Amino acid sequence: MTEALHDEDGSRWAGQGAGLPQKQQAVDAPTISAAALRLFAERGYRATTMSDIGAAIGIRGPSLYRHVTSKQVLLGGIMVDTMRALIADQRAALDAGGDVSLQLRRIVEAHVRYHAAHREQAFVGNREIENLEQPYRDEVLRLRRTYERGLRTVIERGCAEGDFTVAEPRLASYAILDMGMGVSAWFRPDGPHGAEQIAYTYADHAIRMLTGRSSEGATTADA
Amino acid sequence: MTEALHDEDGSRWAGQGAGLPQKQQAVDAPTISAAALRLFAERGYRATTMSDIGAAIGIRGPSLYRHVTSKQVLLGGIMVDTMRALIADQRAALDAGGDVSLQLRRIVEAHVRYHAAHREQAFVGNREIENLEQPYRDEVLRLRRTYERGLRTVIERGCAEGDFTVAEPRLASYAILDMGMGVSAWFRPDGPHGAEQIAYTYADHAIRMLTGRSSEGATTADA
DNA sequence: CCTACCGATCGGTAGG
DNA sequence: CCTACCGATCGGTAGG
Repeated sequence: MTEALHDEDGSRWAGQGAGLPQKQQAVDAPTISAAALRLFAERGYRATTMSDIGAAIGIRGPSLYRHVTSKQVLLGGIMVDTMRALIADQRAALDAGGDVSLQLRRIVEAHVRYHAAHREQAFVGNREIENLEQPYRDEVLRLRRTYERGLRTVIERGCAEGDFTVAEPRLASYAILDMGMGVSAWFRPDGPHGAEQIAYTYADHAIRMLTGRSSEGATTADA
Repeated sequence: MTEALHDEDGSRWAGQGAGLPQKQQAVDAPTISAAALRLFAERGYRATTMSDIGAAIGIRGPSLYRHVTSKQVLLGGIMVDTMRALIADQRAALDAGGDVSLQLRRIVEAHVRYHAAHREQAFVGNREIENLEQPYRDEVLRLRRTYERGLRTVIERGCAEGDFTVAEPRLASYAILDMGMGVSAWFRPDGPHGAEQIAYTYADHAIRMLTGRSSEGATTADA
């Protein structure tokens, strides 16, 4: 316990002190990132200290720097990984084939499923953009544009083929993406609705939004 | 310039120093709150310092305490005012009468219009909840529940009267509120779409979502 | 409304 | 992986 040990890069340190680790788990970069994600989601990036992250895995704040470069790199990794996962899921939905209506359903289901099943990633990814520094920030914004374009392209194709009837595909894509992103803010694993049910229902919402008869009710626009 | 003056509560101070005010505007609580709102929206609550807010209106950070109690009270006031304005707009939409479909359209238009026309308020209101302390936090959460219930009640009435056909009114209300809230994140006054156009289009989206024939396309749910 | 300053916090480094 | 600590930041107060 107090004997000198070799750490990963061969230097020596004097021991582990008397503090009891909170949880006996492997301390590596993915473990740290997972703890950081949970804390960033719960209390926000700026309100989370390196000491908090360390405590969550049973070590002191400074010891984290053995495994990770900085707090900012932790955030950047989380956000870039999140966008890559979303894009991969979207691509898989597109590659599954089917007509444009089925493709749209699969894209929306994948989108909503991710925001429910990985609500912390999605929530942090949506809220902490202004705390993200370069080069992560531009990279994440670029990936977000790619992701939006994927959905919009399907909507536009559906309009061209006569299946969809929206005047502004971009506004429709924003509406669909935003309603799905909202799921990450209120979804609870132990809540009354399961992720699959929500994904299915939201895909219904999207299909209806894109296929309804145009200007349905009376108009207003007075106030 | 260097002569002693009386300030608002009768005490004396020695002068204004040599700093040039950035803008010659009245310094009062509403002016400070407006500057704080702009900065909170741009860089976030925690990233905004009292010195930043002061500089935006040409005074030093400590001088703000002549007019406001604390940074937290600034945030609380902004967020409570925002929710009250949203609820007032929703109530006005309901009081305008009409059938359930028209009421729904008015509610959604008011919701989206606010999130475009007052995008900074709405954006801050949605992002800084975890930075809000008591009693503001509970008050804002209470107002949000009231607001959601207002929309959901109309959806439920529409279902009872046969105009709407959603299985889960709560999920539909979340979807509609979240897509409108998203507007506050991407709307730009000089962008290609005006606030009124977006409000009208989103009300169309909502009406379609609520009135489409049920389960339209093929189903998926494999992945 | 200002300057000076207190007290607390925090990311990251030194050195073992 | 630890303790000790640096340097910087920041909300708020003192006192004029």
